[in-house]
Amino acid sequence: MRGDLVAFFKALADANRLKIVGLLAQQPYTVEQLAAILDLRPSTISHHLSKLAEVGLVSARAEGYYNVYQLEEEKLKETRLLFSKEDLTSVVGEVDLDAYDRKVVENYSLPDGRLKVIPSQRKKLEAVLRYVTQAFEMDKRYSEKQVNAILSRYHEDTASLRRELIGFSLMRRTDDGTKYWRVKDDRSEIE
Amino acid sequence: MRGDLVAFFKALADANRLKIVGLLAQQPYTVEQLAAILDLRPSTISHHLSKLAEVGLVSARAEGYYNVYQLEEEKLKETRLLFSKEDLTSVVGEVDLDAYDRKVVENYSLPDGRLKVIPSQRKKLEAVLRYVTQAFEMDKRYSEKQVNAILSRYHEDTASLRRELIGFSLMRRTDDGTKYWRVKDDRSEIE
DNA sequence: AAATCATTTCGATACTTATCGAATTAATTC
DNA sequence: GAATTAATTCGATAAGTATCGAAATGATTT
Repeated sequence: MRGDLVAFFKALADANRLKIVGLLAQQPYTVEQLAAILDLRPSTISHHLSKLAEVGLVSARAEGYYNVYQLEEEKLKETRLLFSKEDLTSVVGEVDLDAYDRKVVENYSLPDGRLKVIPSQRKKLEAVLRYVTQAFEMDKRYSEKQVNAILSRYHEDTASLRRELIGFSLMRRTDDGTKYWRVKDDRSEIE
Repeated sequence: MRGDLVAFFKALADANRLKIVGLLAQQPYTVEQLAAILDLRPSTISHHLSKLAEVGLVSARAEGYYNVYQLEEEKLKETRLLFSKEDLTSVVGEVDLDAYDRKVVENYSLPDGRLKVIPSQRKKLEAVLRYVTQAFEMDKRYSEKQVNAILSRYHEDTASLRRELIGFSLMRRTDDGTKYWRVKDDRSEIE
């Protein structure tokens, strides 16, 4: 049901199909009647109705050799519940959330994996820092010397890297500045 | 606002645009970030975002030379209220509801306005009867003789016409069968 | 001022789709 | 059974649009 969301919107993304839905909201109609009302050929109406039927918005009951189409109000009710933030989140599907960071890091890295330079632009810097952070284990304490040792694998200016990591809240340190640890990444706002 | 309904659905009728909406439901993103995540060129993302912005689903705030796009939750809430039967009715707009009846009547009428024959098919008969009914005034009582006089302008078999009019509840009569009157039509629309 | 960067706009292309008419199918009427 | 009728399916065409790369725009940094 979530998979057909695109199809559902596609079905409603046409002026004539919307009109059909509007008409069927008032009373059932046959193909011919709709064709006359909307001034289109029956084959065209049939095409539209099949698209609407595919997503369950209308259904047909045979009556003689007429096909009487009617609106599926159930489906309408469902639809109304469809626009919560959570539901929207689920439409994203399998998508590479880290693609941007990876691209930036790639751009700023030398073949040996070291950084050419520490980015000055905020967005780029952030991406690189998120990458560097991964070199630290999650629930472990590091001395400043240990932190520098790890950071030096990426760039000689370990002091800047260390400062930025703290500044962007990717790492934290004790008030006396003797111990550092990695902060869990909730992948929250970039700002 | 009702006029852009089609545009609204068109905006959501694309897999990648839906994904963008889903992503923005979690956090704001720049064009480049979305491009990396969805593996599309920035120009394509820009195109999609402009379509979404046109219908008010997203908005951009300038930040440096970045354009940070965010979801407009207001619009989402509006949308949820959009699927009642009454609202759907309003999307129909100006449309010729009588077109079908007129077409049928035309088909069954002689040049002088009389009926060639009384249709045997139910749908056709109904259309013709609705047409004939218009010859009667709304809040007036007719004797059987008067009814026959009027019906004879359409077809010699006034008895059949009269019976069908009653059968389809387009006219009604007193129990003793002396007085007839026209029943108001629920889908009465006149141009 | 010059160079860099993210975004938008523009032109071209490939893919999708709304619409029609003709042919087909299925049901009804004579 | 033959003829009529409504609906669907099919093939063709025209209109629409998603996508890209190149050029233009606007903002920022050096």
